[in-house]
Amino acid sequence: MTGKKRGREFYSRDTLDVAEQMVGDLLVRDGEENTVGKIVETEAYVGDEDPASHAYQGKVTDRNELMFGTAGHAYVYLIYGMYHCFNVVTGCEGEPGAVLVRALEPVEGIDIMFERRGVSEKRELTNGPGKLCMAMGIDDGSNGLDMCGDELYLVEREAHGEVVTAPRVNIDYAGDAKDWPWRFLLEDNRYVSVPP
DNA sequence: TGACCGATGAAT
DNA sequence: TTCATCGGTCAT
Repeated sequence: MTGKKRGREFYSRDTLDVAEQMVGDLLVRDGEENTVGKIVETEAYVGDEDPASHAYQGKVTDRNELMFGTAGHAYVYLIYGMYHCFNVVTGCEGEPGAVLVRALEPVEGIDIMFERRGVSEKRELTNGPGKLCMAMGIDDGSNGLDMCGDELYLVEREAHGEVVTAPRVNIDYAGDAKDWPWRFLLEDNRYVSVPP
């Protein structure tokens, strides 16, 4: 894989900045079955004042404690009892935060992704948070992985299209926060989950 | 112990 | 477009 791997210092910054700059990066899963996708959509979950965040009001639980830990680790949680969502822990030390990866553009290991997803459309492989976890083989076993390691990491991309912002998806329960433009997408990319 | 959460895929 | 599916999470 060419390009520069994102290090701890990249993640240990303001969550909104990290979320925006992650768009266009490559998400790499190395191992027996290598898969790579370009990140085309992220959402920021910022600190203890974001009603949509698991870390809202600073409450620490068994599930969300990773968000309070060292930046640069994977945070994977189960949703609906059947799908997974993949996040990266971000933020300065002492500030909980995470960036949810909502959609990828398949780059490598596409045959493996088709096997795991059982669909025929390439666009259907990774255009949603649960879908991309299936395609990349991300599940509970990936929770807590250090993204500064060799198993799962981001690679910076030099050139890509315009990044645009939009309100986050499916957080109607979060009051005013549902309108905050904390979602970042590659403009006009066909692999985003829900076009803005 | 039980209310709650919201992605996906199939059906309409 | 609607609708069924499910179990972990968390405050009780």
